[in-house]
Amino acid sequence: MMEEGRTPKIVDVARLAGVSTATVSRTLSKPETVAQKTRDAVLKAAKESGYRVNLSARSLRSRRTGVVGVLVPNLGNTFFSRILAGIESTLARKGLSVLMVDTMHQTTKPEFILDYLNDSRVDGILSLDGSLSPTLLQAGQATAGLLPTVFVCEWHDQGNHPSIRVDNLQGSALAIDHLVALGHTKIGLINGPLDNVLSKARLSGALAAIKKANLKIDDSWQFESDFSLQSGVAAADSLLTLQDRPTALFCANDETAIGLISQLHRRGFYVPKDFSVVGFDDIDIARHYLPALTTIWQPRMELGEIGAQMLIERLENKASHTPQPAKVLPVELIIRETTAKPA
Amino acid sequence: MMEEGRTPKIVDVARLAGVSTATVSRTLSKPETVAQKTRDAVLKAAKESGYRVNLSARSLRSRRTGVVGVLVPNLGNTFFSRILAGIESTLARKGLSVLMVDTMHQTTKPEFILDYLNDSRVDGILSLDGSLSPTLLQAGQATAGLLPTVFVCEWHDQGNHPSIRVDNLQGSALAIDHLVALGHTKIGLINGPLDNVLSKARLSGALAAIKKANLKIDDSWQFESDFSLQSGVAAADSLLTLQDRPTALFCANDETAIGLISQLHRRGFYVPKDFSVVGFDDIDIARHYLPALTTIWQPRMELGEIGAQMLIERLENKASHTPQPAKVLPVELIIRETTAKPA
DNA sequence: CTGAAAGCGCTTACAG
DNA sequence: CTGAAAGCGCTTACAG
Repeated sequence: MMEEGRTPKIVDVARLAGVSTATVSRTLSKPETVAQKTRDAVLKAAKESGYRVNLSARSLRSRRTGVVGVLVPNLGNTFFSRILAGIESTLARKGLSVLMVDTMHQTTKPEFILDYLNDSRVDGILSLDGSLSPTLLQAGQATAGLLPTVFVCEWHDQGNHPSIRVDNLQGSALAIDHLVALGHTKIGLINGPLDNVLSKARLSGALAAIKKANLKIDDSWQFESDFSLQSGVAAADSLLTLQDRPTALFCANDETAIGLISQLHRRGFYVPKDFSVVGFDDIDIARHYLPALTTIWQPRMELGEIGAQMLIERLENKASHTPQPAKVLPVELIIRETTAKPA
Repeated sequence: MMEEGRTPKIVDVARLAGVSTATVSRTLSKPETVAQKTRDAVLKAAKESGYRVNLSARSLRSRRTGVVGVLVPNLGNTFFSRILAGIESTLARKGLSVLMVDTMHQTTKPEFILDYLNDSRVDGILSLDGSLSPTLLQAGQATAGLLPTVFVCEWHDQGNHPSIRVDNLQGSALAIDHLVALGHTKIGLINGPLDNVLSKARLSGALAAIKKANLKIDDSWQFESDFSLQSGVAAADSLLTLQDRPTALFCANDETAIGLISQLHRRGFYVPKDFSVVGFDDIDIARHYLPALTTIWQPRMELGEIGAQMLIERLENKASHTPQPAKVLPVELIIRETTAKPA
């Protein structure tokens, strides 16, 4: 047995098992390179002594942390949680763990996040935040190398980082086509922040679909939001200011849509009677809202799983720099109760 | 300048600044122990060379990781996000960072989580999951020491871990008293999982308040949930099965309440006309739900901040084992639209 | 206030 | 299949 209060280290296990520290190390990391008998003895000794590897020592020596940084714009948005589940389970299967960084919090500054990750904390990055790419690239040139990065959901136009995302243009088209099919001719948009790639893609998809339907969209029918409930509320107030109002609204995401519907209701306007509303994401609560939200569903679990898989491949083939193409997954329109024919 | 592709290390900075590695190290960790002039030279050299500390090396040598493990039962529940913000900002001020562990995912097994954290990954733990305490304690005895742990929101009855939480009994009392004041005499409960400390506290608080009001609660008026939207839906179906129904329901949390209301509505029963409903937590969407949810508000940011502060104190005073008492914060009843007089 | 030197606990070519 | 030995990049008493 160990003395009281002393954490066993690899040399203690080695002594107990009657082998060298090298053999203990191999048994733990590459068991297949060790004879069955030796392996059993080592594992027994490790268990008996309550040995736990010191990851700092391992990382220092092996130059690998076994950790992937996951950059999330807003942990408060439930949209991300299933993506994270997909990421986590896929990485766990390879013995990798997740360092979650909320890019909103974490002292907020991109440089801070970058410095933080560059302190040899992670082997690679999964970013759900497209705005961080330029900074990452810059750092990659300033220091020795660039952390392998894969974008999930969001992406960045510059640079050639691999990414997995959804067909946002298709999503917008499905939403607009649905409203058009219902007979709406005056369709407004609650856009996301205009510096966000998702917002831009969804906006241009929507404008294209509106044009294709031979409809016009008045400039005053477009409102800016920041994906939050509160900005949906603000959009409702702006909307009601108008004399000539659209009869249907396509929103940047579900939270905006819910804020919008809620405020319209408080101001005496009802959905879908007075306005039809379509969201985007299909967050868990969408189907439980009253009225239940018509929205665009994304394969969230899959986005996370595939993103993680792409990063794993990059980490394992450091040599081959074959740029992985951007993968694009289809979305689905989920028709519920917030859309109807115009009054 | 460095050669291409080589990460600068402390010895490079030392050479560039014309000092020893010890001085560089001190400048970075304890600047006040270094002469102004030296400090400036070192910082300049560090900046010029693009030096980034290798945290594995630092941790290995200093036996501190600078990381706090935060155990969250369910990242998908928005209730946690503001608590996490409070935790993160408080820890960041002390140069500590957060390793977030979703105790639902992360291969789910408590032993796995424990082993994971014990691999010298963290200096201490903030647990929002009360169920993990026994396991942590056990491990503390098996290995050299116990990771300093503070419980936030949830806690564990055994053991004497410091904790910061809300007065759940008071919350229940406020909810029940409100329903009683409205004239309800038949009050039902959608309880959380009965092995959860929060559920137990809220349940016993509710039962006490019902008793104090000289009311009876029929056994059939109690339903079990798991804090999820879906379990609220199931509770609604069970409720409607009854001949003799309560006229008001107090729910374990807001998600359950929303699931309940949504399903009642689909079955043709309206809130608050047919049933009054009170939630718990005041998640962001509560005020935007239709009808807006009457619920119990918790000081979430504060819970996170104080919890982090308590852990910081434990980490800084390793010697003094003065057990910090459990701190309890008050809650507030937020009356919105889901409660009314019985029909 | 600063430097020389030891050592944190591992992994990994290398040799056998 | 296994072991001896070097070394990853830091920090920290210790001495001056």
